[in-house]
This record gives sequence, structure tokens and C-alpha cells, in this order.
Amino acid sequence: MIESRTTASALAGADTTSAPSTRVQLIAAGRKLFGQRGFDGSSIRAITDEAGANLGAVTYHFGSKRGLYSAVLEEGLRPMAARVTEAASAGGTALDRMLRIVRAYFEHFETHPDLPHLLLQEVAAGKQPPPVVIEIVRGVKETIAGLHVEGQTDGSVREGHPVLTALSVVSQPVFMTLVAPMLATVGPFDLREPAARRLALEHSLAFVRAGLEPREDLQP
Amino acid sequence: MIESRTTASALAGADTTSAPSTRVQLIAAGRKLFGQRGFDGSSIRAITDEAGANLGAVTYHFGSKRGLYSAVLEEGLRPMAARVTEAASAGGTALDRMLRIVRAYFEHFETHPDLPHLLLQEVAAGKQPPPVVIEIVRGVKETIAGLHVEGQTDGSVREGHPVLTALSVVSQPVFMTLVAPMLATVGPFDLREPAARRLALEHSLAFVRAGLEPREDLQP
DNA sequence: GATTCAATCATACGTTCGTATGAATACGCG
DNA sequence: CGCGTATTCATACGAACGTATGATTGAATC
Repeated sequence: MIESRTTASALAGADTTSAPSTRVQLIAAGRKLFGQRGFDGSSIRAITDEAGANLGAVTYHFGSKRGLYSAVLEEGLRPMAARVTEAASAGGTALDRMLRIVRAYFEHFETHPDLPHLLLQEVAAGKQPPPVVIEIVRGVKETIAGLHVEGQTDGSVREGHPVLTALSVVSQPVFMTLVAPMLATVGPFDLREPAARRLALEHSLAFVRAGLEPREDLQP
Repeated sequence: MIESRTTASALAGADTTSAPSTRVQLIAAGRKLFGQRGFDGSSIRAITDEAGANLGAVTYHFGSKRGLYSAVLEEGLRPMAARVTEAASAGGTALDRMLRIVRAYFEHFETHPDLPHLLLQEVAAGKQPPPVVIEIVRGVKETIAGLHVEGQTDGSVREGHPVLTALSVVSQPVFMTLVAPMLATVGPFDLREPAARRLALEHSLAFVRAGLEPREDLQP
């Protein structure tokens, strides 16, 4: 059996000067097609066509279709998690940093609108995602939940369940991006347009702030 | 070509006394498998096996695989939309009814946990859902957005964008149900358990209420 | 009991799927 | 240049797919 080139090519992935390698093109095509049509809806032939590569390229570089899927997931999630971590470790109160996380998500999904669907499609099926995905998601969850705990010591966030609070916060950018196509279908409001996205960002910031802030009338 | 039996059987669908018909079993199996594995991930053979029906049954009763998918979507969405409409037309302030909608979603998803994934999987792909689905979703959107407008005249809801507010409200039950399997994978918190669901419901009610209520300190 | 028609059945067809294989080509290094 | 490794290529294979077909069954109607 042919050994997957994944590891070797990943090590060589630091090369940013060469022409776009087949491997990179495959990941880009995979992100696009998996995100749009799902795993089962995207054939290897469609992916290699999109990437301008040979039919055998996926098997050669990633071992299998699922191998490519894992790589796509990892390369899509890692920069997002990095943004979240960065926003969470900036200055200001815990609430400030929560809101910065919301902003970071919106900004990231502006250039990667397929990411929420890509991540949720398999997971909603109850299947086990690749281990690296579990690790990344767990990290994000704990970052935000930790911020909630911190917010209760510095008084910037009201009391509540840390994990559920994290879900409520993350749900805003993720859900809005997820339903954008359907929303555009049922009405004249297209969240994929920049102006509408700005509105959505400001609305989400206000909504999350109101949902997290301690109530002055209860804490006089 | 064989004509689909959809219409005729739908008319006969008022019969609730007979043994579970093949048609009903197919929709149940379709809801389960489409919801869990997606449209492309569910083969007609898997569906007819699950339903205890013959391979040809889907083609006979629904014309095609996509015909069954439309029927599953419609039969899953209609009761949900009815619950929302009912909650929206009850008594109390607009905010009260918004919160009742959140509760209605949670209750509905408790018995139909696959519904969010079922609805969002295709739509996130940018495909046009069946017309009946578009109509139902539009109705729900306008019901909640109308409630938001009403809430500003009765003073129970703060100002904001009606559609975005509707999204923020709906996102809580939908997103929590959607990510439940992944959340259980990355941590010890399983939103599919009744106790956790109760927590999530109460958290969501508090979060949405805080996000919608006018701030007393701004409106003295 | 014969007729009729909706429903179910076993089976077949052509296509597309993921993957495997071996030849052909490109490339770095002595 | 020549050799060895890495990559790309055309092609093949068996399996699974959605759908079509025609025979068979079941129950109601006369």
C-alpha cells in the first residue's frame, strides 16, 4: 500500500514561496466543496477537478478522502482558534475580551464563510471528528468558559453557567453565518453582504453585552 | 413513468387508525437517517431497510429520493412552526411571548433533536430548499420579527433590528441542539440529557431576556 | 369467483463512487 | 549526465448508488 504523504508534506508546508503545490490546492478545493456540499456530497473527482489535479492526487497526498477531510478541518480551524485565543488574552475586562471574541469570529467568517457548516455537518451526525478537531474545539470552549469565570471575579460578567455562556456567545457569529444562505432565500436580507454583516456584528455585540453584563438595578 | 403516490397518499394521510403504513415508516426512517447522516450520506437502501420496506418503496411513494426528503422536511417543520405560532399568539407582553417561543423550541427539539441539522444541512450549501420549506421558515421569521416590533410599542423589548433579533433568539435553542453531540465529545457536558437540557433552557431564557429587555438605567 | 387497481416485491441497468496499480515524468544531487 | 526519489498521470476494479421494470400479491367491488 502507498504511504500517505501527509506528514512529509506537512513538514514541507512551511515553504510559502513556491508555486501553489498540489497539496495546497487540494486543501483549498476540499474546503470549498466539503463546506458547500458536505463530505458525502463532494466526490474526489470533483475535488481534484476543482484543484486542477489528477484523480489520484488525494490518495497520494492524504491517503484517503477522509484524510483530506481531516486536513481541511485542521487547517480551517487552527487559524480561527488562534484568533480566539489572541482576542481572549488581550487587555480590558473579561467582558471586553468576550466581545472581542465575537468580533474575531465575525471577521474570520467573512473570509471563511463555509467554516461553520464544515465543522457542524459531521458533528451533528454524532460521528467522532478527528482527534485534532476535538482538541481545538475543546481549547476554544475552555478559553471562553475561563473568561466567564474571570468575568465574575472582576465583576464584568454576571453569574451563570460558564459552558452555556460560551455557547450563547459563540452561537451569534456561527449561527448568523450558518443561516445566511437560507435567510437570503426567504427574504431580502442577505447576511453575506458587507453592509448587512456590519449590522449583524453590531447587533450581536449589543445582544451579547446585554446578555452578559451584570444588571445595575440588581447590584446597586 | 410511474407517477408518484405522494398526493394520493397525503390525502389518505388523515387515516390515523390503520397500522403504520409504509409511507409513514419511510418518513420516519428518512427523518432519522437524513438528520443523522445527511442527504447524500443516506442511501435509499439504508432508508428502506430502516423502514422495513422494499427497495422500490421510496420511488413508488415519493417519486424520488429528493421527494422523500421534501416530505420529511415538511412533516418535521410544520409542527414546529405551529408551536411557534401558538406561542406567539398567547397572552402577555411581547417579551413574554418571545420567551415562550424559546421554550417551545426547546420542548420540540427534545423529541426531534435531528431537526436543526436536517434543516440546516442543505441550506448551508446554498441550495434552494423545497418551496414549502421556504414558506414555513419565512412564516416563522416574520412571526418573531413582528413580535419584536410589537415589543417596542408595548415597551417590553428594546429597540433593534427585528430580523437580527429573531435570529439571536432562535439561535439559542437551535444552536444548543446542533452542537450537543460535539459538546458531549469534547467534554463531560451532554446537552441531550434531561437535566442538562433544563439548565440550558433556563440559561437561554435568562440570556434572551437580558438581551431583549429595555435597560431600566437607560430609561428611567 | 372474476375483475381491478393500489401496493409490494425481486431484480436489472447504467452511472458514479473511492481506491489501487503501474507507467510516465519531474527533480535534486553525485 | 545519470541515477534515485517524489510526484503526476491514465486507467482499471469492484462496490454502491438512484432509478426503472415487470411480475406478484392483497383487498375491495361487482
